[in-house]
Amino acid sequence: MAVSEKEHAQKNIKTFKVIQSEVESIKRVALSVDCVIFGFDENKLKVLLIRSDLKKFKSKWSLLGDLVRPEEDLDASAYRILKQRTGLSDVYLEQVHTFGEVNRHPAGRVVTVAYCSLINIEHYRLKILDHELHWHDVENIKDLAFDHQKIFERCYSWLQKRVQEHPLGLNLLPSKFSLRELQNLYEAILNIKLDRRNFRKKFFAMDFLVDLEEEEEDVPHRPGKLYKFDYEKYEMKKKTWSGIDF
Amino acid sequence: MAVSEKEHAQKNIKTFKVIQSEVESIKRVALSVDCVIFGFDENKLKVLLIRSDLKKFKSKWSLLGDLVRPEEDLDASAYRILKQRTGLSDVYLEQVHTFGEVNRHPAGRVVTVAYCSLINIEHYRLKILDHELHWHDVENIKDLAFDHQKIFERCYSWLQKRVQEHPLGLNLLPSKFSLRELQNLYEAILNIKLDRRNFRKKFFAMDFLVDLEEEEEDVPHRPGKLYKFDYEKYEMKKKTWSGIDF
DNA sequence: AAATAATGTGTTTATTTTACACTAACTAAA
DNA sequence: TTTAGTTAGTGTAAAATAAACACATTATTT
Repeated sequence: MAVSEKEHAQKNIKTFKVIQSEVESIKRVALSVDCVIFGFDENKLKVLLIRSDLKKFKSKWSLLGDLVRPEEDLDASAYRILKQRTGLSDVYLEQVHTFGEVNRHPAGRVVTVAYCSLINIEHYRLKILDHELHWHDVENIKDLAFDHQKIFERCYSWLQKRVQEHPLGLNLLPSKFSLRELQNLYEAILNIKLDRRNFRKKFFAMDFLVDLEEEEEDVPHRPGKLYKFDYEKYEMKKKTWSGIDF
Repeated sequence: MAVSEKEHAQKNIKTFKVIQSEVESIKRVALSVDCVIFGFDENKLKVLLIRSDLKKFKSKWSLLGDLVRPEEDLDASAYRILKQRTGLSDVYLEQVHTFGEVNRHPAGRVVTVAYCSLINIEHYRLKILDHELHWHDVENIKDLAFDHQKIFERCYSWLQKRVQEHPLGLNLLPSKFSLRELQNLYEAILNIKLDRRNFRKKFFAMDFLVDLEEEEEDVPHRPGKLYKFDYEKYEMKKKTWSGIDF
């Protein structure tokens, strides 16, 4: 029994080496991460773009991206990019899709993994601002560098769908918010108008909003109550999913 | 004006070379595709697994995968794997997620893109069968090689959700099917029981089923009517959105 | 004090979802 | 050929959810 185990172990080591050399010898591809970073300001949904540092490609705007390092987890790569560019940690980040067409990048084979991030634009403002970075209205995004237009559109569609199933949109708001702000957010993301009373009813019925017994300040009209989102309660109640509907 | 354009073009060429050399010099990663291939047989949802050819890693079962070739689009890679392993073309295939942890593969840094595929198990049977391949009940999938358990679970969850929003499940059935078969399929995928009358009502109300005026044959009971799915009509009517719900 | 602007609240109606039971058509076995 | 077994096919009532809709309140600005 012990002998057999030892043999087995040795065999595994041998096999391991074989596989390792296979992996060493094969051709590899450059792998990058591109982040589609959304913000919300003045009731508009924004996306953070950078002007290519070397004024490559007619100075088009592009997404924030970088190559994945050899010793870096893929997700870690995305967090690093965000941290480097915005100074923010602890942001909402989720992988959306990988783009791997041979000719998608003019400089050679680069496969890129798109991540979607949602940040509170106020937090961002507190950090040092790279002047090549700029918030753009999502409505006016066009003609981005490389295939970034396609990547952006995919992430935007993803967001529109996702935001109806999970409360990730709240990452775009301050932790204290009024119902009007919340509704404005949804209207901006989904690009539709919603009935105010039904919207409130719906959110209150979900029972994830905590009344903070505070009110808005410095608004030129009757101030609204402030709420926060109860993520713990949400995690408990999270719905499993049922109902065929297409 | 003409001069300026020429200058611009030359600048672009120069820039291109700079970028190209950047890409040439950077470290790359091995990139693979793993396919989670679902089938439906005897009212059970199945997944196609392969026993590792070299009996690596204690002969665990694993997903069907291969390295992406340098001159091959990512999606093309997934189609190739399917074609090679099952002999099938024109199958349903969709990218689900990319797994890129540094240590996910014992042989070194291999980032893998997971694809989900749905095939008609009858079509598959007509092709040459590799004896290392086997259909497993999804209920009993455990202890797969590498991180394939995780990849499988993610794809299965993805399927359960996706199948409620889009009619991709039909790829698992023959083109002519009875309503009972359709319901069995949904019950198997979602692992729930559905009310027969409500299920029928729902599907008829969608109005995507075409009555073929044919009946099942060789069934040991009253035969059901056969239908096909009207994909064209579906494409026309496809719904955009419904409502916030989490 | 009057005008402006947004908050906060309930009811009615329409739509969608759920729960539930019997007859008809066919097969297989007695 | 009769009977038992199995699944197909069908409708309605109750419950839950979503949609439409108006007015009084509270604050600010002029």
